[in-house]
Amino acid sequence: MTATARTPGGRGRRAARSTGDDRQLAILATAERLLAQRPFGEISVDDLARGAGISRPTFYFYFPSKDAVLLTLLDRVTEEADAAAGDVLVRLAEDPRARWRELIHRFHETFGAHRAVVRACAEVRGTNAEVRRLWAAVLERWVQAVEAAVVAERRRGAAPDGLPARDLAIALTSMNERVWYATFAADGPAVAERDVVDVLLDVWLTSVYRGAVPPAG
Amino acid sequence: MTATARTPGGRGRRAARSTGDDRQLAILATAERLLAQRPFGEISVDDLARGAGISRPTFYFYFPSKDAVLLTLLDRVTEEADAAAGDVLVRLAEDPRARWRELIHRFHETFGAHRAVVRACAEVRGTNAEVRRLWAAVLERWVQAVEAAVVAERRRGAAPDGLPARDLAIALTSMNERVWYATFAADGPAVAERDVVDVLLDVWLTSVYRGAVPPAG
DNA sequence: AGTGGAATCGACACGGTGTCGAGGTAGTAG
DNA sequence: CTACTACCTCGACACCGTGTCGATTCCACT
Repeated sequence: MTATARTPGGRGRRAARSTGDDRQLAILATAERLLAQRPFGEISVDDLARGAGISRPTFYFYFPSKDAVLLTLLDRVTEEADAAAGDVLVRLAEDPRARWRELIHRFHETFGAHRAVVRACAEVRGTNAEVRRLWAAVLERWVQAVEAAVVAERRRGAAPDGLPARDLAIALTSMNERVWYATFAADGPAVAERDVVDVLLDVWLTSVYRGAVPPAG
Repeated sequence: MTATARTPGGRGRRAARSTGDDRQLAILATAERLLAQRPFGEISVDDLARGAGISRPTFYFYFPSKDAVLLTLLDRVTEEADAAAGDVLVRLAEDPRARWRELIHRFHETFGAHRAVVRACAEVRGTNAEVRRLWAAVLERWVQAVEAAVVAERRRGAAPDGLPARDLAIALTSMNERVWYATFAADGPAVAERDVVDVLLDVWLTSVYRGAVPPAG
């Protein structure tokens, strides 16, 4: 198991040792570079291949399709986001306002740093079931974490009862997703990038604590 | 000007009088029918043409592209939604809670009735600039209406100050869009269709009135 | 009967995807 | 220093969907 199964979900094809890895990486790098310049749909397999210094058929030795490249990129970003979120939510009681803000802020940073990838994923989510599934899984994880945090805040008496915690978590998570997308992709009415964290935070706090100031534990 | 310029944005090509209109309508009907069965990307111009009883080249006599058909469909839906929303927001002071609910409820009904079209638009919004533009314009109109309503509620002392009204309007509108999409298209974590109006309403009310009960004027 | 524009479609060119099979190339074992 | 093997590479091909062109038919109104 020295150099096998390098890619997360087995998205790539390599299971071997040496120079081929460079090419795999080169394809990924080319993809992220081109994605910063033009939409995913306007990038062909040929562009990716040439960018990595190989021919189009050779591309298929490394990835089964153009979409698979994007999927690998998405894997990376979501992993990074999960890591960035860390355990903020279990330390909520320390200082609720600061912790919620930290959570939102960290996601903001991560997605902002990879906006090209996020944008591309939104672009193909409609077309590609694989991307849709992966993205849905990420959201589901986040929703569950938020739901648990809301339940905990209610249990310790910091937040009053109200909507079912899961529904609230879904609504707030969905809001963030859409608002970030509008901001990063400049698609539709958008909040200024500078303000977006605080705007989101305000809606989160008012709807979780219902006007009450969240008390520290 | 008896039968000229029938389509809203000049999406279709017809500018003539008789039988061709049937075909135009047939194409639209075929599109909406097929959209209920499979995603937009899996419907070819040929499918649309055959469904309307014409050949593929003839399709191009009526519409410049597949996307133009969808755009026409979207035009219809947004017109319907605007009509359904009507003047609820200017009558907010009568009974704020009931009026906000009415607004959300009516959009819910309209989009729910045309979920296939909404879904398809989300699918191509990433690819098609025209759809993106039209959808953004619709959102912008809604955002402005909500912003004005929030300002009015604050001015009459019903709602306390807080976030800039426009930012709040954007956040709430975005939330609705994404939550509805998840519910209607079963894409990602979703609120049950039965509950969604009340869940959204709750977040709207708490973040606009900040815990206070909205008083009637 | 004849003219003009509406409506129709066969045939074509194009561009992108994915596959196949025929190579090269580099280590390793005899 | 061969020859085997698994990795790696690409030219050529088949396929599919889009959009266009030019020829043709149909019909209403001279």
